Amino acid sequence: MPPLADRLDINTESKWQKVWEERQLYNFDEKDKKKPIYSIDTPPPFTSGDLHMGHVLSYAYFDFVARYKRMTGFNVYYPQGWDCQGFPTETKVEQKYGRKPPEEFRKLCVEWTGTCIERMRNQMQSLGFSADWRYQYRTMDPSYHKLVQKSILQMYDSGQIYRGEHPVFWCPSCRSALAKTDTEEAERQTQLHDIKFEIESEGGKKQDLIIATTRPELMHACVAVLYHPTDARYNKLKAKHAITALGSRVPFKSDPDVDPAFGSGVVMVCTFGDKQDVVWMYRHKLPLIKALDERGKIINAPEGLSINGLSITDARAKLLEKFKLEGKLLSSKPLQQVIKVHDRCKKPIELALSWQWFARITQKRDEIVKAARSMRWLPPFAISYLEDWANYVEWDWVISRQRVFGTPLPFWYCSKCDKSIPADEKELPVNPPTMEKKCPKCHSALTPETSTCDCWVDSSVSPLAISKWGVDEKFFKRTYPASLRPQGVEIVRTWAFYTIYRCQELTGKPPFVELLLNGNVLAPDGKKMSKSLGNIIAPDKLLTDYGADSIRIWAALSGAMAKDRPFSYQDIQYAKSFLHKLLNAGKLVQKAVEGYEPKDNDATHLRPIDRYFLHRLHSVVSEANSAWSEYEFQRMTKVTQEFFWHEFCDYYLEYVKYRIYETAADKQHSRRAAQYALYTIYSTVLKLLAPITPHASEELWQMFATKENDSIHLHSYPTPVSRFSSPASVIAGLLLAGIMAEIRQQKSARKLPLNAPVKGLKLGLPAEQAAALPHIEEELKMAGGVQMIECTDSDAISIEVEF
RNA sequence: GGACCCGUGGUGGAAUGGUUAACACGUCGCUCUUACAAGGCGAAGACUGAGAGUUCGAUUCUCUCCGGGUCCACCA
Repeated sequence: MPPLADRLDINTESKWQKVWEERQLYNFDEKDKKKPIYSIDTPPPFTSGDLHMGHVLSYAYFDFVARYKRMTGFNVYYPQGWDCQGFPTETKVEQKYGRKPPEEFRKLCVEWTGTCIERMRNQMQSLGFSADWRYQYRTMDPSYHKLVQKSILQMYDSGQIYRGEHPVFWCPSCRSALAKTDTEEAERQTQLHDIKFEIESEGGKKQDLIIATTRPELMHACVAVLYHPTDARYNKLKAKHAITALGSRVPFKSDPDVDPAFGSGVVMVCTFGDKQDVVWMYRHKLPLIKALDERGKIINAPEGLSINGLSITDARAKLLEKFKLEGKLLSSKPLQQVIKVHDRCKKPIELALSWQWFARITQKRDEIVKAARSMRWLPPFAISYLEDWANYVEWDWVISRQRVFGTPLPFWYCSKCDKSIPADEKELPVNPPTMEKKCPKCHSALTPETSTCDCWVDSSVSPLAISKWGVDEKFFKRTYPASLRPQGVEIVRTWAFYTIYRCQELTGKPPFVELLLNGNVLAPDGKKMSKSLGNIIAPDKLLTDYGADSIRIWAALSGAMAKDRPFSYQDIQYAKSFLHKLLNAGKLVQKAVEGYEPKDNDATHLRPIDRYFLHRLHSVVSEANSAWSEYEFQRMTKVTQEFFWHEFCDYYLEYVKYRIYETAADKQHSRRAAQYALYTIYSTVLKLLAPITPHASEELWQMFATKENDSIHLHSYPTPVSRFSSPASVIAGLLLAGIMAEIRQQKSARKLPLNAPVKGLKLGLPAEQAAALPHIEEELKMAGGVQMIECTDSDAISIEVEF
């Protein structure tokens, strides 16, 4: 029997990680046709180079599931991918190497991402995650591009993807279209200016009209002035037109969306100052004036103003100066305003009309919700994030981005025929800007699409990527839909939403059976972890201080699903102490079972107290299994820990010690029975915990290993065994615990040492307990140090201790 | 403005339509007994945010309010 590790730390853990990898312990068995397949559509993390605690929590969750499922007879398919292409990488690579031609730049991004993946993969392995790395995918690989492009072509053919000119969120700083989910809000101080317009009543009579605006620089794009229909100040005027401060004549109309309490109750509609302007433009069929170019510079202003080409702020200053001179600027007041900014560069976003590629999600909202409802959501309320989003989403999904490091959109454009030309499926993957193509109709040279896909276009086909959709039909049938989709609750409306939409659309089937949602990990102070607050907890530091299994126990105990939870050093400290206890108890058990192999015959000599603890084990195993079926890691871990520490260690080990050291020939039956129980209980606890604490369980399992290269992870998960349960042994077990507790309490009250002998024990017992007393007398004497026992009949249990 | 989640001892957090509301950390005593002082034993500490209702009985169900959080919409 190999000696146990002195401590269960990161060294023991990495030892086992290497062994597991060498033995390819977690491989999915493609050839196995008997075991049911359990496939996990794991989240591909963005390749930032570092895992954060949110990853750790989420990935621990499904690693628990993967390990549990393997032990319960499933052929677990657990691939891991990487979401590579994204704006932050471009930013970092540009910072490091400067601007480069697209193809060279792309290569640098791939290289950079490769090193990031290396680091993150090492972190995952240090945490004991049991992915099958043979199936790793990277969204930047040609094979992945091929998949994404194939999916786009198919959706283009079915009319789900189209090119169109629509108002989109536009980042002038990054010069790219954005989806709503790429935006966030920022508060800022701005000025609200009252500017003098005029209204023109019937017959050409003019009077002053005051308009409040924060964006005077867009005034040349003003196409209407609106007021609320019930606003008495304006609805009686019967005016048809307004004259802007720049002198243009625009319609003067009523609209229910105008807030009569804001400013002067009238609003100028500029195409486009904000989203409301877009709504109004379509509603009132207003003309469109493009006021800004793609860099956010003013265009289309009257020459006389000479603001064309100026930045927004410069143009604003210039115009205000002009209005002031003309007496049209009546006042300027500070205004606290919330504006949309790009979540990557934090610069303000504009709305712009632009040619982009779209996916028709607005048509499909009901189908998406229906597909989502066909899955099991854990916890159930999490589906409401998706339903809310589906019911309110107003615009189609902009899937094109004006970036370099992304999946190229497989299209060309013929300006003569005015048509988009898709790539031929046979030539995928394609990068249009590097290819010359002629129009199949008119044979003129085609313009390549230079935009790339939004990163969610890549990640929303992860279930298809892992199931080899379009590549290996048999494999696809076996692994799609994924049994489990684990993910963070904050990306339900992006990753889950787009994945359900796209996969349903492409395959006609919903992509998952169950979804398991996790919340965010907050800093110990309950706030969001952020660099600026300096409250970030790094997994690497926790690994060296506490080890992977402690982190995993922390994750398992980390509260309810889909709820944010502060990180707790108390919890992880408890986890570490628990592992220490597990090891130390293991040392005693090892001594006890040295050279012992369990035989059924030994079970016939079990003492009632042994039976009681085997019965308790049975209950714990039952509850653990039921908790697993609901993914209640906390309940599963808790019930096992409580039993192990506060029943098995605190009581049972004390009860049986004397039997372990027994040498008398006539007591060997009793000794072997104790060995049998110790062996059974301890090894079962290790197995119960194996999915949570794979390293500790493996290390300690070695005392039971009977063959070379045995691993606890190749064994079956414990199932309840009730044959040792009997009412009499339960009464005996509870009675003994009650008496022992009373003795300890009395010793403590009298400040006696715990090993002080008990001269006499006077018990008053009801019939049931009195009948059980002979079963536990031996334990009372040997483990409790009781010298004399007296028992009288009584209705209730009474215990008197004499020292 | 709308939706959802939540409010339990000093702290973090379980659980339940019904006997003294887990557990951990922390605190206070005692204790190095040959698996473990990163341990053992004992103790103190919660009228489960406020109010009302349903009920024989609510911390658990309903409503209102207060407080915290998340998401969505809008902000001329």
